Amino acid sequence: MELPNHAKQILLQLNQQRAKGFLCDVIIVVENALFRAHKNILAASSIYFKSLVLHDNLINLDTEMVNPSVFRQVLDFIYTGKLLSSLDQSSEQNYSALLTAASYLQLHDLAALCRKKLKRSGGKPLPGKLSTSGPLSRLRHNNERLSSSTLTASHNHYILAPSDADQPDDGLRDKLSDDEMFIGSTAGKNGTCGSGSNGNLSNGLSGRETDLGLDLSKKSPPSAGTTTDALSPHSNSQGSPQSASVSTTNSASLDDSTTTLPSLDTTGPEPMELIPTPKAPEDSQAHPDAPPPRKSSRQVARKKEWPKREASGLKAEDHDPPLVNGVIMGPKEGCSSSGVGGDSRCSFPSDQSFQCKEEEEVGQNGQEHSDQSGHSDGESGGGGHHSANYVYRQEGFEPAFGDNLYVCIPCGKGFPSSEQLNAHVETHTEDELYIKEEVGAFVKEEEAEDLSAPVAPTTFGISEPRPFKCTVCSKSYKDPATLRQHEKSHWLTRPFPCNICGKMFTQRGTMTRHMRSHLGLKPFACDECGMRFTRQYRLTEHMRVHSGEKPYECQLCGGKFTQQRNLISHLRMHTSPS
DNA sequence: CTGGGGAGGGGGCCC
DNA sequence: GGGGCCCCCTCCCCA
Repeated sequence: MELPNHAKQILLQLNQQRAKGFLCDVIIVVENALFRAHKNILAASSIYFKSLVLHDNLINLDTEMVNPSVFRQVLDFIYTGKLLSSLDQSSEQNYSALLTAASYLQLHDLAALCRKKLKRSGGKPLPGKLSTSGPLSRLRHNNERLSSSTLTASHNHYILAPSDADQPDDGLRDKLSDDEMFIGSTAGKNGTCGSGSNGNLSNGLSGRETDLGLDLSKKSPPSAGTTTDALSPHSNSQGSPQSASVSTTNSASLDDSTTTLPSLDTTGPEPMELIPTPKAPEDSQAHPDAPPPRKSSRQVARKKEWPKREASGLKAEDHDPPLVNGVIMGPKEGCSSSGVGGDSRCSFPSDQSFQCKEEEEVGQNGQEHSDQSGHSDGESGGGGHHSANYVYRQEGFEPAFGDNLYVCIPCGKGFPSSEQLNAHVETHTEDELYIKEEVGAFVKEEEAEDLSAPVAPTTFGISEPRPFKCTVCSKSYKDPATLRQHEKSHWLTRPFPCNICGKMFTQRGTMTRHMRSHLGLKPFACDECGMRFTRQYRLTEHMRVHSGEKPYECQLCGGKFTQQRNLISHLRMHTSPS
């Protein structure tokens, strides 16, 4: 007995799931586009992918070997066994590019198919580099290049490019479907395949900023419950080709729910709902003792709480983000909140929100898009710029061509990109950037609050020498590095921009953490319920939910709390007159 | 409807 | 650079 169409049906299902991001557990970054896919499928298709997905959930492919348009076809092929070429894609050039990519990715069937096509059309099977150097040597070369960093400038993929000038060339964009959204690139107009290795995206950035080699990955703590932790994710395991720059979440499976871009504005028409997709059903089976779900729209609106969603019996696909063929939508040139035209649209409000038009076919229940607050946390009070000393993107900007959206507060000068702004900011001397105490209006609230904090904190009553004193606020620190770190908080500008939303940070670590929230990377998984967190501390807090531990006790009423913040808010209730 | 509690998320900042 | 903690905002649930 054999069902003749079984394999076909399964593949069809998988492809549909990919299109919706359902159960996707790996992100492939190609230049400026993110693709989501299933590790199993990739591994089954190519030894190369097999080696990559073994330990990694975020894979950066060499942009010299494959561009988003080509990879889209490759992925289609993997999932369908068909080469879906449109008119402009069926050219000889396209097959050459496909062949290059197929060779690089070790998709032998696809490579053979391309060769056949090229032969038929009289084209040379493998023009250029691959025929001479071969993919493997190329891979080795890449490996060397990439050994020092995962998302280095030369393969930086999370770059915001609000203006047209920053976008990849039209040729490439034309090849991309309307639904594929660039995260953007500051590589100027060098977004085409083959230009990615020059590290030329600095575009005026200072050296420090150009090297925003973000390893957004995070190793899951042992509690995340996998066995691969001990392995170095890139220990050249199995001698695998490692040309792809891989940012890994390692053992913490980057399940489908994590590979999302951030929040949405609700104002746009059919904003693309980049909610995390629900966890795989297996998870819920694996955690039968998971706490009862809180059924709520918040699950959708806040793009989290997968266990709840799955437990609620929600058909994940019904609410899955409208990923288009697994491509995670990022901002794209010309994005506007108006969402006109057939393109997926997105905008970059002053905070890290995205807003994208939802693809029609996935629109079904696309309803409740994330509430604005969901991702404007910490800024909601200020219309997007709650901190006066942010170098901010102008409120209500439309990413129209030519606008200088990034404004340097000290001098008021506008710049079309965060990078250019940063380059400019570097020209200010540090002295200029300090906020003098008398400029009270610019002291951000955190600092103001800190005034109540002890100036020279002691540890358990024992004074530690703190010889390094801040000249601005008189806080003192044990070492100069910490002092310098602190002093940055007084600067008018913040040296670390988010390449996706342009938000600025005083500390690289904070920015990196912020970037993880863009990408939905949640490496810390709860053993009990499978819920995932961006931070270890959150997981620790969360675990108290399961343990029932309530270490924070109100001295006034004896009430106990799992989280200190809740005790604090509780105490307010005691103290506030209302 | 409202207030309180629980909990998720983000940013700041110190170590 | 990462970890940990603090603070804030927000949402949801429930009494």
